[in-house]
Amino acid sequence: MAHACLRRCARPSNNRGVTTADLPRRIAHLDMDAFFASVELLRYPQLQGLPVVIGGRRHTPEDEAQLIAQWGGLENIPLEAFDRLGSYVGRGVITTATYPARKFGLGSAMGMMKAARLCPQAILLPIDFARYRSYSRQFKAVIVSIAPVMEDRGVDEVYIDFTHVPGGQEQGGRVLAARIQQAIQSATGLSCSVGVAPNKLLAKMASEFQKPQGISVVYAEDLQALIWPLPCRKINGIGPKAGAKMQALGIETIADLAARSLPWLVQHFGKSYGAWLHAAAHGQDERPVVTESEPVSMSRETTFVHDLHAVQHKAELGAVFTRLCERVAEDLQRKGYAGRTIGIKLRYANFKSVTREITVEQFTQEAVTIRQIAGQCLRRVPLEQPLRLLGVRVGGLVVWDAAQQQPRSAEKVAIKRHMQSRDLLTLPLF
DNA sequence: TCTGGGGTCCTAGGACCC
DNA sequence: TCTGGGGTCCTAGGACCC
Repeated sequence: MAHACLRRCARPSNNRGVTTADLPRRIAHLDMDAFFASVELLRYPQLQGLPVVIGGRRHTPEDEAQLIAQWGGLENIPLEAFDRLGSYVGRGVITTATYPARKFGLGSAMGMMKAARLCPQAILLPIDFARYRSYSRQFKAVIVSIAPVMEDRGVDEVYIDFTHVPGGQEQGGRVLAARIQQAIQSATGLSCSVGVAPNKLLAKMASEFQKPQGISVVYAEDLQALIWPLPCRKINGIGPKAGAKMQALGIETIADLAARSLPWLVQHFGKSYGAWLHAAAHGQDERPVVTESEPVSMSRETTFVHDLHAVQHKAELGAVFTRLCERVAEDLQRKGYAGRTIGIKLRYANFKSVTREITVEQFTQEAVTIRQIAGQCLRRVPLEQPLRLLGVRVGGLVVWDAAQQQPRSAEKVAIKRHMQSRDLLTLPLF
């Protein structure tokens, strides 16, 4: 049954037969609840129910070994022994806050110094990306084993196409959502929230309706009652700038946005963004759930503990720069990519950023080459002001065959064709 | 309230070609 | 010599997301 259904779906969309392929589209958005902090709570059960934030510098394995030796296990560390947000000095932002911490107004991306003023007693834990990535792989494996069409949206979020999954239509997707939620809970001990709707746009909003551990189901008919009253900023794709502009134009809610005509929106927000806003406000979104994609660029960047000056701190800056190039090269090699657009980013003490990039003929994944071209970029940028951040980026990526020193077949063909057409065209010049 | 690190996509102008 | 329209690539900046 399911097989027959999939085959019918594979037909071109203009072939509209009366088949099971006409099932209503049900798309889920699943969002882990306070992901990083929740992973840490599995290790420190004594922090359950307390305000906890993740941020600051990483523990070294030696630090952790010492803690375990001192207390006979992480779970035995007494509350008095934990770092408190109020005693934190330095820069940076909070990555995640537990729900008790959110009651104090703390949240992701908030500056640590501000958070420390709001809730000095909050416990501060260092970040451990490797651990979160491992949990991320686990919960995604659970999802794929139940519903195979999943789109990765980062470490703690996915979209899932429920449409053709057995049971995916029951109660609009609520039954399947609950099953996935429970499977993740029993496999990892972590909770998540799910929204199910006719498309990604609405599913994303729905997953936020009841956090934590919520399931929210939205149908097309619910648009006016459930979506329109929300502030525009709840739409994924309307950020701080567009939100402020809307406010200045007297648009507060999604209903306000939906009340504006398409030409009006295009006039104020441009052809592409205006048209998208119009569709979004009416709950329209045809984007498919994309299960695979290739990276476009890879980068590494770092914010210095103290601002650095190009002249006074030349040696230090040079060492950091080289290290960033090496790290990008490691990433490229480990993942099997090479690129030919090398760029740098730097941010001055006043937070203004500039970028420079150079596209070269040869693809590379070598630190020395990257360092050399990135160095040329750096020379084209003013360096009078002190710097707070330096970054290195490699773009224009292809899947790289390290043994053959060339892109793998599909890319190779495309590039060859391109080069040939160029050669032929330039031939008469010689 | 002084703002991390990793990404994607869009815009816009200029170069260069047909 | 001037005019034009379309297409692709490159570069810089910026908005946005997790």
